[in-house]
Amino acid sequence: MPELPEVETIRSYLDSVLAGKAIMSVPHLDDRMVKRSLKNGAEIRAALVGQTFGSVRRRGKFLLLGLASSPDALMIHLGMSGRLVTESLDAPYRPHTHLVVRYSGGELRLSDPRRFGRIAWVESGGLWGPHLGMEPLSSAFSSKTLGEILKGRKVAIKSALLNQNLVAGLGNIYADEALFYAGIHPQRPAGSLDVDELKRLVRGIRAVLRRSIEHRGTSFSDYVDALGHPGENQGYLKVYGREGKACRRCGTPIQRQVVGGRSSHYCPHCQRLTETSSEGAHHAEI
DNA sequence: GTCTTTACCTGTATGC
DNA sequence: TGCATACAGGTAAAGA
Repeated sequence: MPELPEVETIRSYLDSVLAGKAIMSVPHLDDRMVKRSLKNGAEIRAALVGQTFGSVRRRGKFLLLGLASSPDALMIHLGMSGRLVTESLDAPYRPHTHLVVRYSGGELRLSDPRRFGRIAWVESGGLWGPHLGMEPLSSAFSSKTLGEILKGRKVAIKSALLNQNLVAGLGNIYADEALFYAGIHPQRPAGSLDVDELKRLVRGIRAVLRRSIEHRGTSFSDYVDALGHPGENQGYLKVYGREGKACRRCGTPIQRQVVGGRSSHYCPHCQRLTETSSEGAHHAEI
């Protein structure tokens, strides 16, 4: 499931490979993947051919493939099961391949069985995609700014962290991991976090994202990087996908609970729903 | 505006 | 073995 670390891993590689490459042709583009776009499929193909790739950027989980001589860009979102890889011209297509961009030296290919991903043509840098929240790895992201974002909100903190309009890039895996790091129960009302909790949460979000980027992302089923290799962060997860297994901190079995329609994994001992003012507080009854 | 629910979509796992 | 059903979840639209 591509979240910020996975998308960043792909971005980093594509930026090093694609920048400066001439776009020869677009052999395939499935119109069903073009959603909320300034150009339709045929127009995107026409606009790309003859251009040269510029830098590859990321905003939240959105990838932005820039062009050397145009402010416009090709935006790609990988959804749940999207794979964006570079391959040699003679490599066989994977099933569910929806986009092929042939450049000098290879092909950029997007495959996405579930088709939750998205391709769109966007104009000039800032005004693309939905209105996205703060970048959690930016210097502007702090306990103060996060507190302002969450102030007054009654929704569960887990749901707030998944809301891309508030913070951009967290998905189910890293929201759970960050809340565990911070010792915060996923169902705590978002606006109820105190200063210490906000500080721990900001540290947690940064820590789990950076660690995963170092490990080239988390691969459970679908995700691979732009070279087609799985990531290695799955072995470092503390709660996600560990229902029933012992908490790595205290040994209590990890629980799974649906919060805001999404499964949430947490340690009922380390992440209590009742108010606790600091880490390692004494036991509290629920 | 905030929050919840539902739709989209298909591979995989589970149950009968 | 085969079929039906449930489940996974990122985004966005609809509903409350």
